[in-house]
Amino acid sequence: MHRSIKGGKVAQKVKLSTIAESLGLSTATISLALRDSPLVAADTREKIKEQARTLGYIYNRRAASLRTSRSGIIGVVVHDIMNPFYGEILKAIESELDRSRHTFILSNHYDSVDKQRNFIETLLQLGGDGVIMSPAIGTPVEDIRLAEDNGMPAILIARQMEGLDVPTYRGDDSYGISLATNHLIGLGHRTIAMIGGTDQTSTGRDRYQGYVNALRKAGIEVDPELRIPGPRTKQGGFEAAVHFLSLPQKPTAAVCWNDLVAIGLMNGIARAGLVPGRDISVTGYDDLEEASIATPSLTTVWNGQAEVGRLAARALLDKLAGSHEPDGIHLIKPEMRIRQSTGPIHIR
Amino acid sequence: MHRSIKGGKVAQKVKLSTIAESLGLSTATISLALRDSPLVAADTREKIKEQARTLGYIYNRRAASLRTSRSGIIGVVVHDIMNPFYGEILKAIESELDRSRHTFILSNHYDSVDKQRNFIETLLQLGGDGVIMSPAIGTPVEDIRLAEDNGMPAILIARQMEGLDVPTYRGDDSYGISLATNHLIGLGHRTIAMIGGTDQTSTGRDRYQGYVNALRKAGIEVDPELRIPGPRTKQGGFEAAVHFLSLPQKPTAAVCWNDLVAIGLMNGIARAGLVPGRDISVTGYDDLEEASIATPSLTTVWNGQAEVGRLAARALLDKLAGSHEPDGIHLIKPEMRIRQSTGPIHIR
DNA sequence: CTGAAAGCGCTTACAG
DNA sequence: CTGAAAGCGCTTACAG
Repeated sequence: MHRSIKGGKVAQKVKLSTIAESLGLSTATISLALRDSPLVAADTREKIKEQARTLGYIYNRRAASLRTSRSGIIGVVVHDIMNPFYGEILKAIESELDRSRHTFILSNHYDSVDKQRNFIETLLQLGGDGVIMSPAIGTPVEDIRLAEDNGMPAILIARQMEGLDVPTYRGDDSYGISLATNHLIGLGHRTIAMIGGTDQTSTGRDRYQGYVNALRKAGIEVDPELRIPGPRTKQGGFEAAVHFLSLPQKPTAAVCWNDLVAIGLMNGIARAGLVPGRDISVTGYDDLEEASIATPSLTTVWNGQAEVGRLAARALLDKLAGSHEPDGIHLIKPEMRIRQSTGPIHIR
Repeated sequence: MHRSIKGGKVAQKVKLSTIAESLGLSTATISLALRDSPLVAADTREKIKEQARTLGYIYNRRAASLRTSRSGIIGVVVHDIMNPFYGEILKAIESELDRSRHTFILSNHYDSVDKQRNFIETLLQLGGDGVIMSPAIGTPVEDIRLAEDNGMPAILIARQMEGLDVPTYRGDDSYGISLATNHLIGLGHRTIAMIGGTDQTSTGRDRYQGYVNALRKAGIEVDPELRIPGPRTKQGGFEAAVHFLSLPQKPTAAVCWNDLVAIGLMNGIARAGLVPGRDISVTGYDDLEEASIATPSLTTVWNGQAEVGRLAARALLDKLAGSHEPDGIHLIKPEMRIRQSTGPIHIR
């Protein structure tokens, strides 16, 4: 096809046969040479590559992929790539896939099962080799099966799903949140609120359970009123401050769903004239890059985002290479990071 | 091809001919029916769609695209998708492309020209229909031409390039930063530092110019020592606080490169025991969602990220639809957002 | 070491 | 309203 380009230039589509004709060779030889096959003599290969470069040849992956049924495309779908928690996971996936020359296609599902299914279907249409996903709330098992049954293996991150033996990489949420809760108990806090998260995800249930377990173990009664579910963002944490500060139980500390909620909550607390870290102790979760530069710097739980991303990408690549990765859940062990946002109990 | 799937199930590849044979029709009819062609009788069409569903047919876009030379793929490449400034642009692009059933492929270039060229080449190999990009520092004109000459139109966002008449959408940086600078001058500030940014981008040069112009207009001498170039992130702003606070000129205010730098700087100032918004006035740039919940809430300049994204996506879609979009630079007019991080001059 | 030919799964004139 | 046939640009046995 000829296309007239602005400026009067005409781009002529260069394909294997263009190179073949210009060199008096067959397309088979060109194809092999460009992919560094040892079947082609070294000097022929060099001549071919040189010619491809001068002609401005562009490899047509659609045509190749139609033939080989491999596309080199890997899909990644998470709740929201703008959330730095996922951002840090994605960065790790990106650097792992980069060195294997895969192209990765990213999408947000915003916890819409429809949007997620749509993405899976698009990926299948493009011949995607595999998909890494943090499943949307309410994802039916069939949606994952759709991918797997069509030869596109799936790896789960951050959230798990029941009734499915797909490799899953995530932090040990129950254990992690108990670290934060125990840290506060150790500082003398007894009235500890839990801010954010939802029972609709495995992560949400696990974290609440970890909080409850830690309190019980310390002999502290669990007061459901001290739980403020919902917030998952800075904005959410900021808005929850009003509710938190008006609780009649007067909590002296807050275990937050994640760092974003914690930072938002601290901003809200400061706006009300109290000093986070002194008047109210606050813990985060994830240890985002931002946690250490917040004011006050945030005591939080390292959740291994980079590990999750790296391992998930590795697992997928291994699977595509034919090795049989163990299915099931792989837990990353969280670690406590103690900073300035928590301190000894301080009666208001 | 038959693939044996875990669990003993065997997935049979369903294609147009599978449906055609099962219904005693030709593939041409199936193809037309699935794309809602009026050439196919309504009841035949319904029967075909029904059958496609029950057989679990998956449309092979690679094959279709090979034939039509349209892929429905649009590439987007920016410095860093984890930066909320780009995140807000991407969100707008996403929602604009979504409703036109395009797939978009995202990538970071981290200001590496090589990584960016790599992405453009991959996109060409996949038959991308177009690309929206915020060009990496040092992008040669040929890299954009490579895309255009191969029939893949490019739209630039946030940064512009010389010697190229490609549609470009960005904020009016020089004007915007002068708004912030004038605001501080109006509050009585005379020693105003500028923190962050780089002369290597058009944006960086424009913003510095806007700052210089505003000072000159007010008859204030421009002191190059008051410029601390470099920082573009929260971390960067946080670290710059030390340098800023030790300037012998003792600036009473800081015009920051963006909201991230401003928030980081405020954290650093607070860490040093000073109160941002009272002891030191700080302005941001972009008006990220976060600006209004920072402590103190951030005085900043609305930079129209959502507008930039929406317009760029629209321009590309229009171009793909054949309409001739005007090339050249389209400036979004910034607006001042006054909050709590700035106030009357306060002598330290 | 190189070439001729089939085929991946679609769409699109063209016939009827 | 439906079908037969060519062709998009590759790769892969198979021959030589």
